[in-house]
Amino acid sequence: MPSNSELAAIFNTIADILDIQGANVFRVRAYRNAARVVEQLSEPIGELVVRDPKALDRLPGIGKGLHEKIVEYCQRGTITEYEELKGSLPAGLLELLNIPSLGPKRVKLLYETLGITTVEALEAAALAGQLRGLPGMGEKSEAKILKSIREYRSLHTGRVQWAVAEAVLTPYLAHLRGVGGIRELEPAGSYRRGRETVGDLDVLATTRGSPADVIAAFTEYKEVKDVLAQGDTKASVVLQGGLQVDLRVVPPGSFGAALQYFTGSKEHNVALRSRAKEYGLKLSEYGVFREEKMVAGRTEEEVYAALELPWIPPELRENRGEIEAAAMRALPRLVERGDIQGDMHVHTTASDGALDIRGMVKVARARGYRYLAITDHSKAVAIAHGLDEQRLRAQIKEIRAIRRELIDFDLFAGIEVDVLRDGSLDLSDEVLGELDFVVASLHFSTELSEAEMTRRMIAAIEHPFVDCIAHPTGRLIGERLPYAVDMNAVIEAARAYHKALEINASPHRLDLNEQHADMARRAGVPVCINTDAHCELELDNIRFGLTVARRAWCTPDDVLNTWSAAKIREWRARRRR
DNA sequence: GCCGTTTTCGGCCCGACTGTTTTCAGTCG
Repeated sequence: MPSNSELAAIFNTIADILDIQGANVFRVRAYRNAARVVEQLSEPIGELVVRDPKALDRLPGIGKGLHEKIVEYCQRGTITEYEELKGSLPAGLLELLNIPSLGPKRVKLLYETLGITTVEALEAAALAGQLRGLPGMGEKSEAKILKSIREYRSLHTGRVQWAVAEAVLTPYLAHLRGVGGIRELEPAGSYRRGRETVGDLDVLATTRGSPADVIAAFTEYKEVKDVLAQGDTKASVVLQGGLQVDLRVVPPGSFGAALQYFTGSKEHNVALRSRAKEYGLKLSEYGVFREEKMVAGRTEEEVYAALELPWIPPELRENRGEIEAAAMRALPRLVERGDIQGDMHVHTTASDGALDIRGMVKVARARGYRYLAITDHSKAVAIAHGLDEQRLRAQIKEIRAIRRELIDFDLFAGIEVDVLRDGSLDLSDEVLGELDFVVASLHFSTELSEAEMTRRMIAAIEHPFVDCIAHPTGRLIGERLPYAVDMNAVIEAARAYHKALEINASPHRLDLNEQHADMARRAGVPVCINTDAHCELELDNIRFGLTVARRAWCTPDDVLNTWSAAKIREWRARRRR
C-alpha cells in the first residue's frame, strides 16, 4: 500500500544520500521540497495518481522527473533510483546524520578519511582523539560530537511516539475486525493510557467463534516480521519497523477485567487491588471475586463499580490521586475534542504553510471550529519566508477583510513572533499592538545557559503584547532534548502576567509535556492546545494535544481554546487594563 | 530537480551561530 509518509521518507532519504555525495544543493532541495509537498497532501498519493494524473503536475515543485518517480512508487512500491542510491553507501552512514552537529559534509569527511560508518566507530575515533586533526575540526568539535552521541543515545530508548504506534495499529485492528465472530477488540497498555511514547502494544479481543481464528489472522498479517509466540489464546509478534504487539483472546465474561488489568498502569492496579482487599474482594485479570464467586468482569464499569468507584478514564490511571478522587466522586470532567472551539497557532502560504487564509478557514470550519488565529512566522525565520512589518500589515488588512465576510466564525490576526537572543521580539511593538493574538517562539540561540534561556522566555512573557508562549521547551520526542530552561520560573511568570502556555499538539513535540501542563493547570495558567498546522491534515493533530491535557487533568475551563472567541478577546483586554 | 511575459539556461527563500580560521565552511532552522 503506497503511503504519503513512506514516499516522503523515501524522498528525504534520497536527499540525504545526494547531500553526502555532494550533489547540487538545489537538486537536494527539490527532493526535500517534494517530501514536504507529499506529506502535506490531503489525499493518499495512490488515489490521487489514479483519479487525476494531471493533478501531480499542478503540485508546486513537482516536475517531470519527480512525477515519474511518484508514479513508479505508486506502481512498484519503491523507486529504482532510491534502491541504487541506497546501495551506493554503507548501511549505517545515514544514521550519523541524526547526530546533532553532524551534517552531510562532515559525515562524508568522516567516511572518506577515517572510514567511519557507525555511531560506535565515531565514538571510538572521538575518544581516541582522531577527529581533531581533520580539516575544520578541533578539540571543541570532538568534544561536542561526543556530547551529541550521548544525547542521541539518551533519546533512542526503543519506545516510539504515540502517533507512530497509532499509525501502525489502526490498519492492524481493521484487519483483525474482519475476522468472523470477533466481538470486542481494544488496545490496552500505555497506548490506551495515552502515554507520549509506547514501548510495545497490547491488544485484547473476544470472539463468538474460535480464538484460533483470531490468533491466526493476527500472526498472518502482512506486516508481521517475526512470530515470537503463538498459543491458544495469546500470541506475540514483531512488525516491520520493530514494534512488538501482543494479542490476548479472553472469555467475554472477563473482557472488562482483562482490559482494566492490561491497561494499567502497574501503580494504578496495585492501588486498586489493595482497595479490593479492603472490600473483602480479589481483583485479577479474570474478574472481581468474593471468595470463589465472580462478582464483576464483563465490563470495566462493572469492575470499578464493584469497588464502589465510577469508571476512571485511562489517561488518569497512574495512581496520581485518581482513585481517591474517584472515591470522593470528584474526578475532573476532562477536556474532550468537542470542547475545542478553535486553533490559535496555524500557518499559511504567507510563510511555510500549504493553504492560504481562506483555505485554512475552510478546513477549520469543516472541523466544527468557531474561530482561528492565523499565526505565520516572523522575519527572523527567513527560511520559512517569515513576515516583516510591511508584509504583516498587509496580512492583517487581508484578515480583517475576510473576517467581515464570515458569519459565525471569528478570525484572529496573529503572528508567531521570534524571541531573539536578548529576549526582545523581532517585530516592532507598533505592529504587534495591531494584532489580535501573539504567539511567541524561540527558534534560534537555543543552546544558551539555563539562566539565559529562562530570562529570555520570561522577557517574552512580560512583553505586553505577547499572549502565549509556543512549544515552550523546544523538545522533539526522540530527536532533541528540551532547552535548558527553568519551567517553574516560566510558569510562575505566566501566572503573574496572565499569559497562556501552549500545548503544541504536533506528535513530534507534545510541548508542554504532561508534567508541565499539570504544573501550569495547578498554577491557574491557561493552556492553549494548538496544532501549529502547516496543512489541512495537521489540524487533526489536535487529538494528540488533547491527550496531553487530559493526562494533566485539564478540564475545559483550563484550556484557552475551549473558550468562546469573545471570552478570549475579553481575557486579553482585561489584562491590558 | 524545478521553473520561466527576463523561458530551455541559469537562477533557485537566508541569517545566525560556532569553531575554525584570518575570511570561511559547516550546521541549523
